[in-house]
Amino acid sequence: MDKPEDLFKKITFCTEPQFRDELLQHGQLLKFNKGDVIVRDGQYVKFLPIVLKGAIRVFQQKEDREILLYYVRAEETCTMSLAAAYFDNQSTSHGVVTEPTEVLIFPASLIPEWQLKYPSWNRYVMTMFRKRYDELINSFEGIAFDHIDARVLSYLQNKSLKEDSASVYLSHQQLADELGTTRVVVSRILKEYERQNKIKLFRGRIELL
Amino acid sequence: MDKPEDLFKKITFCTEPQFRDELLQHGQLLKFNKGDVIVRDGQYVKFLPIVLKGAIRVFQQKEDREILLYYVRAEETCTMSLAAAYFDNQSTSHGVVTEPTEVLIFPASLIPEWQLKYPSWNRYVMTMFRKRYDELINSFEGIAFDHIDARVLSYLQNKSLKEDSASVYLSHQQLADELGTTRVVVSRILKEYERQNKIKLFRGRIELL
DNA sequence: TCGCTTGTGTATCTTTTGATACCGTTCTGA
DNA sequence: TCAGAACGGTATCAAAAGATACACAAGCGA
Repeated sequence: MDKPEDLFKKITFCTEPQFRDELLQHGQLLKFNKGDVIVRDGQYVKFLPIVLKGAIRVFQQKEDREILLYYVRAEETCTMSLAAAYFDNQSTSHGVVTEPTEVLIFPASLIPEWQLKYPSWNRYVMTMFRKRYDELINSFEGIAFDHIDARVLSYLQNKSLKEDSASVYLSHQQLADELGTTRVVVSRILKEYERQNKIKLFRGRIELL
Repeated sequence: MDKPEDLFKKITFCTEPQFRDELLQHGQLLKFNKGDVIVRDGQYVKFLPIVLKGAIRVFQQKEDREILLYYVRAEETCTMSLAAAYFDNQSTSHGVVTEPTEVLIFPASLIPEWQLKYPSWNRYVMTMFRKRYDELINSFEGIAFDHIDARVLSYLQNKSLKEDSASVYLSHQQLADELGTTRVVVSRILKEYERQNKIKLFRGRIELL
């Protein structure tokens, strides 16, 4: 791996010098393109990824429905993989890259060691577990208490905010998948919001006003 | 604390002798009754509980609704408290005892140390995080894909199975709270199941057939 | 350019669920 | 033993959301 100084601009959580050495020594840099599958349901997880750039969509699939668990973004790891790797279990979810993505992977066998050796790794793991759990509670709340129209709007606002763009590039179908509903419902709601002058609709793009 | 040999019949996960010593040294045994509040939203978590007997109901409260996160049962800990304690954050949930309960508590400040010292503690923490996350995914699935009638029935079947009893002692209101719906809806569904001869209803008790 | 795929708009119908109201029964404590 | 609380049954109404069907437009590859 070249340019370690660059790597540690992207992975800021590991502070111990020895930990950094180990990351450089055992880590391997991989690049993926949109649509690449990183983990599959049923697969054993022998390497744990930390995302440097891009995003991995992690979800479970039951029959024809899917549950979106989270996106793994820069400097984050996949807690499902982490847990599966730690216990040498098969993965119960899928991980699919949604945009050009760089990932640092390292052997799962190091996890238990690092837990004991590096406080910063420890803290990182706790942070990630906490974050994922909170995210899931949030989705849970949304689905339990909010009506879909509100969820559609706040999804769009969130995404627009994160991407720092007034336009969100998604088809109604993709939006429906994210929210666990159907295309027709989404189209209906979006049209209503357009009537209320809250958004403007284009093919494959939604502009927030 | 008296009778350490009894304690380690109940807490089997800690295997290192030194860890056991520390638990005995720093741990404190507390007893609670039904209705006692162990943690409250907004409170700092200075002690982490491990349940020896009984159950703690952990939930979040938003306006008039509540979200049931999980029950902490024998040999389990509360991951919400664990994370809050680790980061010295305020709790974002409530923990209420639902039956006579014994709890071993120890200072939150020990958690980061134990992470580094004891592999068995490490494993325990990972196990708990994993378990809670899976539980939440399950509830999520239920609420997202199953109709309430199915959720009512499977809740009853689960509970009956766990308690190894054909009868479940719950009022319709309690059942509604567990499932995040209203009493009327639960009554309606239960009556229908009774008509189908799947259950039999009594005051404060539901018998599975 | 033609035909196919993808994306979108919309109407109709049905089911599920929640809200509200009212009533009777059972239990419990003063 | 009496009043009030907790529990449970049920009817009526309305809202939310899914299912289905069809039409049309835009994009795309052969």
